[in-house]
Amino acid sequence: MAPVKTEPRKRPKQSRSRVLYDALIEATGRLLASEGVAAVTTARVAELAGVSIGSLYQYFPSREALIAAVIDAKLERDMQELVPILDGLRLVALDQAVRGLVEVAVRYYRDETPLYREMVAALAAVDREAHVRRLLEGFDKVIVVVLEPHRAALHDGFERSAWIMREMLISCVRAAAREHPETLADGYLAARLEAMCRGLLGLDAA
Amino acid sequence: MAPVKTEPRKRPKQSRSRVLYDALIEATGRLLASEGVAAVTTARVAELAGVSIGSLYQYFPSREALIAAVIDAKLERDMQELVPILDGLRLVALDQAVRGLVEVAVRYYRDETPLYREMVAALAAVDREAHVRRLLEGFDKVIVVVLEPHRAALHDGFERSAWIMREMLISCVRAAAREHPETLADGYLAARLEAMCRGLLGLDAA
Amino acid sequence: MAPVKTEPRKRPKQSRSRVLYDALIEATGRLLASEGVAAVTTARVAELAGVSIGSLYQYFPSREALIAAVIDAKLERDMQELVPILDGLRLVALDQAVRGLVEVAVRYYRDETPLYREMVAALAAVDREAHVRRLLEGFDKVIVVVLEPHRAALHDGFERSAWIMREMLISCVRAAAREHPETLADGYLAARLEAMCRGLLGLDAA
Amino acid sequence: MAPVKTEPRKRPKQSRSRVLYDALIEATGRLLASEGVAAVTTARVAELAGVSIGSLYQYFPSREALIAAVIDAKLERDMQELVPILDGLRLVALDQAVRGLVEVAVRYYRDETPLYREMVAALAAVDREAHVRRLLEGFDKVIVVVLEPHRAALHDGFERSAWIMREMLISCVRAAAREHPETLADGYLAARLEAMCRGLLGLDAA
DNA sequence: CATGAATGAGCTTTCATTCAT
DNA sequence: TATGAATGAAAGCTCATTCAT
Repeated sequence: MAPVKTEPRKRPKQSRSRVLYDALIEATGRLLASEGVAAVTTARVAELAGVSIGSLYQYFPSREALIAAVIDAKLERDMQELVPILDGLRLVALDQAVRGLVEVAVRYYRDETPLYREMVAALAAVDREAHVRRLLEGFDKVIVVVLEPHRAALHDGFERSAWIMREMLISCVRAAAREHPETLADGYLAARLEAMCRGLLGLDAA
Repeated sequence: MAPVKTEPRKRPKQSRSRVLYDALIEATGRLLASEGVAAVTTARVAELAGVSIGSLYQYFPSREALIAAVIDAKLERDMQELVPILDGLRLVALDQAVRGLVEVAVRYYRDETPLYREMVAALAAVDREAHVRRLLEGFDKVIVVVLEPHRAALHDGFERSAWIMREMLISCVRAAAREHPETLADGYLAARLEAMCRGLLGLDAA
Repeated sequence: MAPVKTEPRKRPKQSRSRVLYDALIEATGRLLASEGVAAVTTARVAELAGVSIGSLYQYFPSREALIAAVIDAKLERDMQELVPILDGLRLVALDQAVRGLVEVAVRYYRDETPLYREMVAALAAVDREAHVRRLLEGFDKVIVVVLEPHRAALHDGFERSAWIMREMLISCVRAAAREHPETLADGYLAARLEAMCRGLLGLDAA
Repeated sequence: MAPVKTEPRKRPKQSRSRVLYDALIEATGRLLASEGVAAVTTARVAELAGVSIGSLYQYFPSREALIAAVIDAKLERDMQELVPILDGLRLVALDQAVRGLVEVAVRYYRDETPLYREMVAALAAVDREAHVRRLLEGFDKVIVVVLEPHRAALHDGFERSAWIMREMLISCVRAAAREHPETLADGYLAARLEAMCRGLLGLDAA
């Protein structure tokens, strides 16, 4: 993987520029979600954003930077939304905490599947794997923090299972959105995920 | 994504043709696994296979068809390997059956990660989603078949959970290979996966 | 080569404008000498000069005009330096006059090679050949003027040889700077050039 | 100057390919001579050669390689023509040898000026300086070889002057072609060049 | 006047695909 | 049938130039 410049050229804070910048990110995200990484060409992005290619390159030094920016923006926004919700779960009982984690996963990933899938696909083309890994580990830490208060009730070293829980939740919700969307709405998926979490953590069936 | 012909032109069963055909598929697979979808150019495939581009196009109507064929071949081979193993699990006790399913997943996906990842990335470019879905449903059916004999011990409609189990197993093993490879070897992952399966199926902790 | 406007928009003689104008010319010259014609982009020139592109275009109607102005400025400055020196040579003996011309050439072109080379390269892109020709003819005239007092000792029509002398001196000094720089310092080149001049003028070996 | 691939991709020895290859080189040379380095764009070269860009890149890995190939081809051809002529000069008297060198220079460079000028300009863009330097040193050696038989009549270390002679001859003939073409035909230039050579070598006026 | 964001023509290069040999 | 030379659409990116602020 050749080293490609992925740092945005400027972080415009003012009016008109900001609009342009956002339009480019949004256009890229739209293309990414609807037609996949391959469809993200500089020309199409610029066109969809109603911007000239020249302007695109004023803000992003490369196609890769554009994609990277979309991913970063998305993940940042996600974290901002998720963190407070997850923080709230630290105060509740264990059963509720587990159910809460499952619910967040279901509610949250339900609609974002296409963009997320393409983002993951894009990660190979962009040099963002490390970055995303760090973010996933962020999720893991959140899980640990939520379960921490109940350490006594959990098997030793339950922290080692956090990544499994994260991966299981995310991938199952994605698969559900793809293959069995009805289970997202009717509670079936949530119930099964909860049961799996309990199993993972060594808790009795609810 | 424009509709692209993905059907091989011929399925040569004989002699020299068959050798060429196989060489092309193998070359494509190698490139896919080692350098990613983008590296799969018709020229490189042909060269690596020791075949002229002209000949390549005699067997595959497009680059897409080539990739599709690799995926198909891989999945077909997988099924041929897996089916007998899974069939054997129909004869054992429930606990053993669950453990067996987990072990198969761990053992099987452990080493295939790079090719699988690229195959998934390639799916976007190729119109193979439906096809793959069918194959995944094949996995699901196998799971059902393995658990069928123990229907009495399982909750009603346990069949509805098969896809969850399949998705969980595959994605967690992949994630392990990527992020925590040591857990593949030391049995930790297998133990946790088994616990999750039991949770999913509503069984007591082992 | 399309006809490009190369005339500066204004020749500001006053205050702040003059500073900007000069800064632009100097920046261009620096880039030209250090990184070659291709590196002379309007953006880099403006940046190096600490001026906005907009302002650059206030003074120069095109990139070409900028380069042309550098060449003109350089040649003009050269002439201003050289003329008095050469004028002084009118008063000395023939042998000394010839040696003086050689010394001027050696001393003068020794250090300017990179800028000169790039200027020559730039001439193709700019429509300055005629202009430069006029300047070279200026050199020729100076040579004639220096030798004039010794007309009696020189062959008839020695004026016809002036351009040859100028060309020989300049190109040999340039080549020396490029290929054999040590001969510039140790006097070897000067001695040989002098001998060639004497040969050219029909004088005996010194 | 970034390192650019300049090696031709294939050296086609057969019929059709060879035609293409030559057409590309010739087209490049034409553009180089008539409109300068900047005019040598892959698109124009391909068009002028009546070839698709794709084919161009089948033979040359980059624009630079194309230019490099032109330079190499030109110089190679020159050497093939010149070497036998210069070799013949080894057998004649000193006076004749000097005159012969001058005549070769005059005759030879008379018509090639535009291409040569652009080639020199192109050298900056292509990483061929070293290569050309070697060729120029080839000229120098030829001069030494021609004068060698008369070593007794020449000042010690006349070899050190070879590059001066070469540079002087080439540049003066070029300047003549540019500025005073009539002197190429009427013998005036040749006479002056000969006188300069004699001066350089420390010989009496002829 | 000064600024620099915006423009878009145009450049180099790649690669899937065709088709004459 | 097999070959691989030839094709050209399309991609990423630069940079001279304009013009609203």
